[in-house]
Amino acid sequence: MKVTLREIAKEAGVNISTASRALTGIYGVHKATREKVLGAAKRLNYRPNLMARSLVTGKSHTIGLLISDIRNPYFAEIARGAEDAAFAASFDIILCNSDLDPDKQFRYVRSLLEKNVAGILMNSVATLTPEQRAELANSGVPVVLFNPPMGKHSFSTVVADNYQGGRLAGEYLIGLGHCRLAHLTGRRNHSNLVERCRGFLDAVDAAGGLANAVVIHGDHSYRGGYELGRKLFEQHPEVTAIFAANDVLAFGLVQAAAEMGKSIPHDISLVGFDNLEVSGLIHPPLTTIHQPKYEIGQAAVESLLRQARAVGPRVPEQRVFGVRLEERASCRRIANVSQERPEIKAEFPRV
Amino acid sequence: MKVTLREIAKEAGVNISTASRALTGIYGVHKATREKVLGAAKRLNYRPNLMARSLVTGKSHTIGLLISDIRNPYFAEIARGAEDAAFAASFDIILCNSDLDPDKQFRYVRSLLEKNVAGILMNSVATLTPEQRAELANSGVPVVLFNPPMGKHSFSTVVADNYQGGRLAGEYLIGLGHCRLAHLTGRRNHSNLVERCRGFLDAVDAAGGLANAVVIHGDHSYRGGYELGRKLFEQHPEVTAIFAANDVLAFGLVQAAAEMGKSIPHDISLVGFDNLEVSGLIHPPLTTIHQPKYEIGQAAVESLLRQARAVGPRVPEQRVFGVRLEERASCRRIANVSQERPEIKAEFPRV
DNA sequence: CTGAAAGCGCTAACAG
DNA sequence: CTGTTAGCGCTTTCAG
Repeated sequence: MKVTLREIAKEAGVNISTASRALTGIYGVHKATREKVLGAAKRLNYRPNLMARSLVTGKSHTIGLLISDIRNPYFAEIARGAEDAAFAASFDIILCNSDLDPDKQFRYVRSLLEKNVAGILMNSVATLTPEQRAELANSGVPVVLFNPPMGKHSFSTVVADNYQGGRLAGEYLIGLGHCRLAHLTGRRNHSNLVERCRGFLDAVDAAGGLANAVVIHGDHSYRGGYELGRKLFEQHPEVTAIFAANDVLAFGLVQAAAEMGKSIPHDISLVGFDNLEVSGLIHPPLTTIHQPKYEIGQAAVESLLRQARAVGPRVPEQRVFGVRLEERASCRRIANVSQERPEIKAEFPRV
Repeated sequence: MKVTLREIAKEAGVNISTASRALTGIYGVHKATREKVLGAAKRLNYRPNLMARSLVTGKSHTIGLLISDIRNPYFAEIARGAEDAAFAASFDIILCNSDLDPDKQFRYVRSLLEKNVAGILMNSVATLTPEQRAELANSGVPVVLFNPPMGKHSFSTVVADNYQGGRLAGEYLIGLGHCRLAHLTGRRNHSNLVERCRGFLDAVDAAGGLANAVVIHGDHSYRGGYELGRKLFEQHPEVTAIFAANDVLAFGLVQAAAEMGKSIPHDISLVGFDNLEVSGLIHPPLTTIHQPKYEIGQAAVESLLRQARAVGPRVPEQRVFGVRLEERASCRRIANVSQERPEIKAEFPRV
């Protein structure tokens, strides 16, 4: 059933090493010989065994992609970008869904390392213990993160400008005349979200006493958005504008708002983050911070391959992609009745 | 940097084969010896080389997942189900996006075969040439399709009851009083879609002269739905009800309808297929045929593994999952003005 | 340009 | 229960 190189060599009447050279296209084999080998290979329907090749060369031509959940369109976009870049370089992608579960995540890391992957693309390294992180760092394979760990580290990162995105969202909402803001976000160890929060809060601070904001932490998922929404509407009825840490969370929030009779954008203005394809399709079309997800995935494997191919000590790369506010219909300008407030500046920065 | 089994054996003061047995947990090694080996392994931070192991055992513990595009939430769900089942069995998944491009698809198949995967999960085999199909069938690895090829074949398939879904959609729309129906669908070689169409048309036929339907083929994507929608509204203004072959196509249609001033459900009733998570979030919430995507992915790898483990000749499995109509707000009952028509039967089948 | 030979790191008989 | 010995299928020096 499976034909080996040795058989090809025999069939072609040459030595196995010659057959190898002919097939792998290495310089140093006579034209006629090569054709004989190629012919034999075709005739016998030869298919090289990549495991054997990898064993000797030490390169697997495989990349690990370890994310929370591929069902989140955000990750699906990243995965596609990564896969396309990998395909272009003849690398395969092993897909791993961790749900950010510490055990699962580390089990995957080990397994990928044992499979000798060329490198690992990871959502985040925050749930790993310091020892595990060290083990990963010392494993010798390049790691690219979509979520930079706080503090110093030796991993590469490819991210959107989260701080700027948060800031944009805050400034936009305040520019629309909102004073009572809320930010609904995920866990505190999620650095991308932390940055978004920081940017948002800086925007609020920059408005002086004119605006203030409450931030509530929960799960940055559809379900989490729903729960955070219900909580918010109950505990903070005064809020008129919300910045959701990501779009799926915003979707959940939309659901909660509908159930509690809050109209978006009439009662509540809402800004999301990610700009998923469906974000323009929901009701109302969601105003959100756009980040280039596909490009991030792509850039991540490019960075990974660059490092994998590099000789000498590995030098981590940091790359940041710009963001922009995609204005749709989930926000409205409000008259400012509750407080004194200067004119809303028309030239308010939007990009 | 990398420590091998041989070194562990030396460190533990035993033979390499004993070390191997101790580590792989095979029966036949003294407790004390095993602990010595385990200790040495831990101390030296040993990580087995799975490529080497695979080379000798012939099993890679890897499954290929070859789909159109992971960005389609339908496939993301399937992928997640597949990945979870694979993880439970300690298998990894290699993700491949083909865009249904014949070349890409076959390149992937070859590459997966060369990587010695335990089996391949494929969206469809329709774009392969008969020779390629034969090659795949003879490769010796089990293949599970999410899209059964027409005619006889030796592949396993795991699918939803597409015919029944189409039928349900048709009956529902007709039961609501619609007479001028349309079905917007994808390419003719996509068997799932063909079945949906057949079911739908059978429902229309079953209504006798009371209803008729036009079917338009295009691309079964968001963009395709948009284009099909514009075409339909122009060429067939009489249509009051549409069955879209899948939800993302329906989303595109919603977009087209909005642009052309058609209100859903007021002017147009719309039924989709898939029941994506976002389908309930768009405006209006989409009535659609639900199919268990996650379970399909899961069942596919289970079937795959069953076959991979089986001894003797491979026997393909066929599995069909039930569907149901998820009623939301994209359809409305209409008064039947244009034709004579009996009372709508209240007991009309909905499941 | 081609052949011979030595492994990559591991498992699997087969003895002992 | 443990050691010896062959390889899995391929690449890669090193001679010739």
